[in-house]
Amino acid sequence: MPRADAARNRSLLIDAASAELSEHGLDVSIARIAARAGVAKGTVFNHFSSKEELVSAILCDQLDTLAATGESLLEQSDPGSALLRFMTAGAELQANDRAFCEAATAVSRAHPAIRAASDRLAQVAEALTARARQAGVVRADVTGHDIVLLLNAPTQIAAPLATTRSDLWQRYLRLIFDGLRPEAAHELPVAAPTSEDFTTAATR
Amino acid sequence: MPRADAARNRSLLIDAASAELSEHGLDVSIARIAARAGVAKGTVFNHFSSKEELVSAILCDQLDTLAATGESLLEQSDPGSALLRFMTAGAELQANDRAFCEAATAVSRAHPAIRAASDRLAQVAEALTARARQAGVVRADVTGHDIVLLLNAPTQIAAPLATTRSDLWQRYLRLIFDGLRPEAAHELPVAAPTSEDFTTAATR
DNA sequence: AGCTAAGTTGACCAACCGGTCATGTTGGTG
DNA sequence: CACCAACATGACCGGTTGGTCAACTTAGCT
Repeated sequence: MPRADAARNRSLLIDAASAELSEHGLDVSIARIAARAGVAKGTVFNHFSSKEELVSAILCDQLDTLAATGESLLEQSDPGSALLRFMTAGAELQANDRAFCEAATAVSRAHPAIRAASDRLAQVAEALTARARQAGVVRADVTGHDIVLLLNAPTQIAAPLATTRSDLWQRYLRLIFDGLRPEAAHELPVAAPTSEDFTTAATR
Repeated sequence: MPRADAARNRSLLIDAASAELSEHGLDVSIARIAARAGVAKGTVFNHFSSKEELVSAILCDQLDTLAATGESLLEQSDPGSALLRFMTAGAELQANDRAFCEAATAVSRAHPAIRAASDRLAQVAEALTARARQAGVVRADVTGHDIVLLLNAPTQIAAPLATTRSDLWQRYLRLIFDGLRPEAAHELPVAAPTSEDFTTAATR
């Protein structure tokens, strides 16, 4: 059981790191985060053994939240709109969070907690996709792994204009979603990624 | 007229920087580049007044090459396949070049030479899109600016698995291209970006 | 109240960065 | 061959980073 002030400082740190990361991206300095939390730099390393550990903790939280959102969407009656809402939630998360945006590409999937959260996310994405596929609103050759990879896309596409057109990502989300529909489907030249692809990419 | 060894060193530097940037991304150190070129660090700043200048020079080159590719594709008879080839060329460039990939999002469009190259790229993209739109192979509400923004997408989407599945970007390029077709088109919630959006985003 | 372990602190460290500059070297010209 | 300007060089600078640690403070139990 931690001491009272330690618990409070830890919570302050997580809040500060979360805010600072989302505003300034993955390479904010530890000093900045500590200052925002109102503690000394040493305290940060007292709670998290390294910067990576701190970043992972916050990233993990957000992945879990997204997975939970997806799970609740599984109970919705319309499979197509459920999938669209899931993808919207994923894109929105990144639209408001620079670090999450960069992390999607860069951060090590090697960290075990992140691996776990990613797996949970992959499962719910597959479930949502399967329902939509069965309902005929999504083409047959698209899998849950595709959806996970596509979560980043709208924000990344709109990123160069994010400062002036903050809602532009919605346009590209819908454009991509239209590409998922069966009506315009043409054969894809490369097979969908497998679970093994993800795990071997992680261990490298 | 430069001295003989100066010209040779400059060329060595450009080669080294190009290779190092494409392998390790935008934040390779100048020291690394200099070492690869076999010259001292000071020599780098003798040829380029700052790191930004060096990176811009190389980026500019690649943007120009891509624009030239697009212009030659304007002479092709099939507008749809011309557009697809253009987007393939853009995605391929990034699949082999980490710096170009990051630059698409991050680098200052403030640099005048890059602005010029971007404008040229925007023009050819608009021309290719207009032809494809008119031929009915691309939906009416998609513009050349959309295409420019979408050039990054396939590689970014496939980035997490790039080490194990180096050709995966092709899958997402085709998926996005299917979203551009009229058959599956649903109304888009946000208007396409304008030229002003790009210029105001650049000056900020 | 008093004691101890848990926690906080900020000075400190080594490594690295982009960039500068006095010094030495060398290509090209007459 | 001699000479000078163009160029190469690497030690050096100020700044920043993630991370450490001995000294101090304090929460919480008896």
